[in-house]
Parts: sequence; C-alpha cells; structure tokens
Amino acid sequence: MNKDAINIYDIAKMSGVSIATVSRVMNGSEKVSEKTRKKVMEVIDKVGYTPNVFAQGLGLNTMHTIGVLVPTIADPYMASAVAYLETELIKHGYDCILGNSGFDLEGKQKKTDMLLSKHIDSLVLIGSTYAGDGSDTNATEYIRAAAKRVPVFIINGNVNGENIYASVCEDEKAIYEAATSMLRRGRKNIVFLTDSHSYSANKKRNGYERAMKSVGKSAKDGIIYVENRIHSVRDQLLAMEDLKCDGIIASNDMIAIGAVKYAQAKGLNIPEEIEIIGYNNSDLAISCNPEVTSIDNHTEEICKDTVDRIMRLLDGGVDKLTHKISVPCTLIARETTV
Amino acid sequence: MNKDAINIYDIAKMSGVSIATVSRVMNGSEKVSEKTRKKVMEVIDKVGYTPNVFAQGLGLNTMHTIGVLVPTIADPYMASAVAYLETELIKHGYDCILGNSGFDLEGKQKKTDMLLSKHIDSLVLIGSTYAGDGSDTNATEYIRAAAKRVPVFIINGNVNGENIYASVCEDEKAIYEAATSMLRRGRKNIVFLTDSHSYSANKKRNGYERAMKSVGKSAKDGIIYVENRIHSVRDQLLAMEDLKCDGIIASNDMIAIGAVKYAQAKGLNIPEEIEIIGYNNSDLAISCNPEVTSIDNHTEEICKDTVDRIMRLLDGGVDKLTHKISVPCTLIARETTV
DNA sequence: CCCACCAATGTAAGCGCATACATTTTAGTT
DNA sequence: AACTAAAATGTATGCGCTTACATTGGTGGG
Repeated sequence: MNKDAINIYDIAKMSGVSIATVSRVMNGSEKVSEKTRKKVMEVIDKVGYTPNVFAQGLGLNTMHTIGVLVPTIADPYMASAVAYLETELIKHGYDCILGNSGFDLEGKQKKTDMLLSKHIDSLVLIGSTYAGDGSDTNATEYIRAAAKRVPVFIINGNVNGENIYASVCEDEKAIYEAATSMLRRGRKNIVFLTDSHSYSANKKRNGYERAMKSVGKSAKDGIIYVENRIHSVRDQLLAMEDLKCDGIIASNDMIAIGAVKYAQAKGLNIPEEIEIIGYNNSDLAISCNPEVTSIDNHTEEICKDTVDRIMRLLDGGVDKLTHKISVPCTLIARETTV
Repeated sequence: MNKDAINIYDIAKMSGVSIATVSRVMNGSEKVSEKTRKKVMEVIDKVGYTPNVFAQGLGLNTMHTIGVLVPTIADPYMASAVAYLETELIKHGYDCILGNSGFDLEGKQKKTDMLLSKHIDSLVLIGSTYAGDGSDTNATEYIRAAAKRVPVFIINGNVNGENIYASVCEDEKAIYEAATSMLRRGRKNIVFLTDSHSYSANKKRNGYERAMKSVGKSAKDGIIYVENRIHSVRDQLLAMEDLKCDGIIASNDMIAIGAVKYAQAKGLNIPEEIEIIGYNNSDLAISCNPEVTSIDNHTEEICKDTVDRIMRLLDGGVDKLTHKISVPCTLIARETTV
C-alpha cells in the first residue's frame, strides 16, 4: 500500500553510521557521542524518518497503546471519559485504541479480543460492568481472561481479581444523600429511575433503597426501569396512571430530563410539586428548562487518576497498586430542587 | 510484558505440518487439503492461537485499521459519528484507532502523524476542516501530506486533492431554506450564531447570507460569533443591549439552546416573539423546553456511506471514486418555530 | 512402466527494528 | 610511549509472520 521505503538502514547509510547507532539515537540512548547524534538527527529530520512500529513492536512486544472499551461512545458520559483518558494518556506517550462494544456480552468479548490482539499495554473498561453481586460470573470472565494478559483498569465497575484495578465514584452514597435530603424536605413519594443493572446503576439503586429504608419506607415499589431516551421515559411515566410522586431521582441526566418532560406534561410545578435530581452533571442537565439538579461524579478526576495508576504500573515497575479507589460525588443544585 | 509464547511454530509442531501450511490455514488459502486444514484448525482452536499482528503487519504493512481523527470526541455530534463509523467498519473486519486532536493545527498534525505511524489503511477526518475558501493552505497541508500515504476521507470538510475524498451534508442549502422560511413567516431581524470558521460553519453562514441578500438585507450585522457553551451564549446575547431579533439560527444545538435561554431570560415568547432553529438534531434539541427545531444532517447515512467508499477503495481495488458526495439535510420542526 | 504435471506441502528469505555482544576508538595513567 | 579502562560504534541475531520458490508425492497419459 504505502511503501515508505525509508528505513533505519537508509538513515544509517546516509549518515555514515550503523543501524545500531541510529537506533540508539532514536531511542535517546546516552551511549552516543554528541557529534554523531547531531549528525544522525540531521539526516532523520531532513528525510522525516519515523520508525516502523510493527518492527519495533515485534521486538519489544509493545506499541505504547492503551485499549479503551466502552459500551457506546455515543453516550456523552462515555465520550467525555474517553476524551479525558485520551488527553491524559497522550501526555505519557501512549495512544488510545477505541473499542465500542455495545452492551451485550458477546460484543464485549469480541472487542476485548480485538484490543488484546493489537498488543495493548493495558485495558481500560468504562462502566457497564455487570454482576455487581458477584453472581453472574460469566459476564466478567472475559475481563479476568484479559487480566491474564495485561493489567485491566475499570472505571465505575467492580470486578476484582489479579491484575484488575478499579476506580469508582461513590454513587451509592451520593444517591443516598440526595434521597435523604429530599426526604428531609418532606417529600413523601420518591421514585428512582434507572435503565440498567450495571454495577454503577446497582450502587445507585442501593443508595436509594437504603435511604428509603432508613425512614421505614419500602423501596421496591419506587424503582422504575426505563429506556434511556428522553421521550420514552416521559411516555412511560405518563402511561403509569397510578404514579404519584413528589420526587424523582434518575440514574442519569437523560432520564432526569425525561422526568422533567413528564412533570411538565402532567402540569406539575417543578420543584414545588415535584423535585428531580439527575446524574453525571452533563451538558444535558443545563440544556433543560428548568435546569436540572445533578450529581457530578468527577469523571475527569477519575480518568486522570486511572491514567496515573496505569503509568505507575507500566513505567514505574510498581508491582502493587491499590486495587480500588473511590472518589466522592458532588451534588450540583439547580432549578429542579428546592 | 505478556509473553504469549505460542506462535506459528508451536502450532506447526503440534499439528505436524510446516508453518507455511499453518499460515495458509489461518489465511484461508485454498491450497490446503481438507484433511490437514481440519487437523490444524483443531490445534489452533484448542490452544486459542492468534497470530501476532506485529509480525503480520511487518510483512504486509497493513493492520486492517482505520484512523479516525476528531477535534473532540466529547462533542456529541463527533461521538455519534465515531460510533457510526466504528459500527460499520467492524462489519468489514476493520478496527478503529481514535485520534482526539483538539482544534488547533498542531494537535491535528501530531495526531495525524500518530495515526499514520500506526499504519492505518485509511484516515477519516470528521469536521473542523478550515480553509473553506482555499486561502489558508497551511491548515490543510497535513491532510495532503497524509493523503500521500493513505486515502483520506473527510466528513463535512472540503479539502480536495489527490487521494482525498469528501462526504458533505448540504448545510448551505439547509440554512438557506431555514432562514428563507423564517423570512416568509414575516421575521424581520434574523440572527445567525456560530462558534467557528470551520468549513461546515462557513457553509452555514453562506446559506444565511444568501437568504438575507435574497430579500435585500445586509447579512453582516446579523452574524454573531459565540462560544460553544450554553451559558456563554446566553450571557453574551444578554449583554448585547441593542440586540433586537425575532429569529435565531444557530450552527449547532448547543448554541441554539443558549439562544433559548437568552430568550427566556429576556422574557420573550418562543416561538411567537422569537423563533430559534438549531443544527444536528441531537439529543440536546429535545432535552430543552421548548424542544428545539433542528436540522438533521443525516450523520449516520454519511458515515455509512463513507465506510462503504473506503471499503470499495481498499478491498475492491477500485481506483476511482467520486471525490465528493453530498447528502441533503432535513428540517425537524419542533416547538421553537411557528 | 515412465514421464510430465499438478496439488500439497515444505524451506527459507525478508519485513525493520532493538540489543547483546564484539570490536574499535578515545582518553587517561604512568 | 605503552598500556588500560571506558566510551563509542558496529555486527549479527531474533522477534513471528507471509510468500516466492523448492520439493514431494500422486495421477493419468503415452
């Protein structure tokens, strides 16, 4: 296809040294005299030589690349996380191969294999790790398998095991506190809206349940599973004729906005008659009118931290890392809460 | 790092054939007897052998990978485009390396080099190609350079040249029609909001200008440059004390929502006193209240088509492709227009 | 029954690089 | 000036694969 033709031998010939010297110059080895280094560099610059990564990889078995697996890059939360990761990784000279897995297990497995086959140095998984209760072992088997090859870092997931590291935000606590504060404000019927059984969604649900139980309410009835689309949420809620609630907590901002649409269609005053809290603090939250109170889970911080840990493991040769770190969330109050 | 150890020699030994035969089996060459093919396949399956892509790449100089360069993956439009591309590419056995370039030239150049160094088979650029008027040649030089190595496909950009192919949506026409319809409805002061000088933004601006001129209005005064953030747009407009408009056309939905916020802060009735039209028809458009009329530029279709053309060029050995195709846009009327 | 030919399989070269090890050059010491 | 240690540079191997070319074995025709 593209025959660069120009390789290390060409450079060696042009600058009158051996390929070993050229290689040393390229890799910044200090065992080269300043004179020859300069001489070789000039040639390299002049012809714009770049080493063939395949050849490099063949020998070194690494390509300075991190695989990032997301269920769907179209989700704004995932997209921003990928952006943060990429920005950070590049600073360390690592590149980023994206895998868009979809939500099903098969897709995840396939994409994981794909990424591994590219000889990534580490794998980062974002969200959507099922089996929070540890029961559904199948769903995490591919992660453990991957971890036998490269260190795996999970953002907002909880698979544990050898060579697996997780960074999570404290969703459970955040939702618990959000619900509790609503209760304190006298809300009687608080509902929790979620679209999945992901680890993160489960934690959020737990937070909700704990808050409800702490005041002697049953939580079960208040949990409603919805589709992650604004109008679907609205329509589903509107269709529930017996739905009576004065508070809604949503597992993401998209769903929260669906709830806002529901309340508005129903003619309910926000926040007087009904409070709504979203999650992720994305642009969606402020795009709405009224602007949605949302929980910020500090994605940027988590991503940066994750990259930091990856680098410590890869570059620094640190062989033990905390397997799990937690980052607290922050409630950003806006117009959908009192 | 990870020593798979198991290579083609191992497979050859285990199945009692030569590495050439194993390679032929792996690559589906028909020059293998059914008997030995089965024998080899069994071994391969049993031990889960996968060829080393570096070694493959070294010889073949391709890795079945497409590079995708975006200014920022955090932008929902870009993210969805990447998702479409990825989904489509995978069907053809191609993977996707992401480059998040930022908006500056240096970032684009660097990321382009990075992608090229990974021996991508083709490069896809999404949006944000400057120099729509052909004047700023520096800004597109890196694209032409890249095109000397691999075919370059540009989504919503207009660099032309050898080995460069573009798929564009008809923004100019869409905006022209949007503005014209507003005029027909009796709007007197229509304003155009944009955040960049990208090719696409320029086309949109042209559409606006053409519409204004067609009724003898000056367009220049109506063009307002804003920052691509909801609250920034709102605040900027609010700060313009002499701003009098009864129609706003925005170059994307984020900006359109900023305009909605402005109108609401100003106490203007939407759409009676002021109409607003956004662009991209993203989730943001329906997240807002009122829901924003927006122009759908058929990203999915464009992306699919792009992949289709890439494959025709790469697989099919087609050596001539239309250099530019256009896809019309569709106005999705909602609550911010009469 | 031998030869030609074809299908099946094997052999070996080369892709471009890093690097261990070998060799040469330089600098320092006496 | 002679010798040594250290620095600089060169040589050669191997990474795992694909593939052109070589070899083998079997088949049918003469």
